[in-house]
Amino acid sequence: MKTTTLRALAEPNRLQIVELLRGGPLSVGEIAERLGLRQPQASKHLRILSDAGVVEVHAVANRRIYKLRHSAFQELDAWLASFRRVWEEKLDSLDDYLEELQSKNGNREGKP
Amino acid sequence: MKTTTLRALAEPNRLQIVELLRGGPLSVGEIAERLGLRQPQASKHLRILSDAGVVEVHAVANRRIYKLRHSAFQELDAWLASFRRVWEEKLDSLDDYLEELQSKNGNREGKP
DNA sequence: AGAGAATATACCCGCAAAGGAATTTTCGAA
DNA sequence: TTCGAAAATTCCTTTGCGGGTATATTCTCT
Repeated sequence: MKTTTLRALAEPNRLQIVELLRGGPLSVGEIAERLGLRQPQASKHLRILSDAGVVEVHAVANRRIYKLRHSAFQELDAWLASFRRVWEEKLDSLDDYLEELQSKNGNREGKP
Repeated sequence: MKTTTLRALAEPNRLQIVELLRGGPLSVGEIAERLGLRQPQASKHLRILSDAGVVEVHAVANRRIYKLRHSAFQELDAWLASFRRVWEEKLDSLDDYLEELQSKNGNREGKP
């Protein structure tokens, strides 16, 4: 998992942009207006999202239309999926950890 | 979606901690050692992960055992799931956006 | 009670990242 | 080719965050 994607999503305004784009592609101006951002900040955030591969741009005349990139979310999803194993196989059992600890220490622990 | 969870995961060391804990619960010392972190940094990162609800602690004698929290990942998963609709319903079509634009402008655009 | 572990906190420093304002670039239309 | 929109980039300032080191806290065992 790349932390760039997560970093990009971890900023409130950027997360809002992503949520907004769920409804479909939008231009920079529309995004800025709907979120109460100033145009430069909107552009900057979009740049970061773009660099992280979360969104992609299409130039249409004067406008730049931004939309979500499927693959970014697929990757996130794949990563999350790899955690299901943890719960399914109960890899997070505290008791197991303690037993493991026991066997490691063995007799040791009270200086021989 | 809360940005606190994402922020917590967006830092390389913390993400590594999470990856590490996939294998099961670990104490602070073990985490620090395996990742080449100094104990205070490990503790700080764990604090942040804990505050974000990504991990949980259990005190065992002198040690603090950290493990992943199922629900944090469930929430992430649920949020991601809400994006599937975007692709399934092709809400990201650029053409649709342009048509929408057309109808909005209608006749207007070249000052009447 | 005292010593020594494992861990958490506090304090300081440097830097990266976010906001604001101004400026530049790009494109379409007249 | 000039004008005016839409958007990107630049520069500046501030602040939050991560690393480093030292110190406090907590627990165990003797």
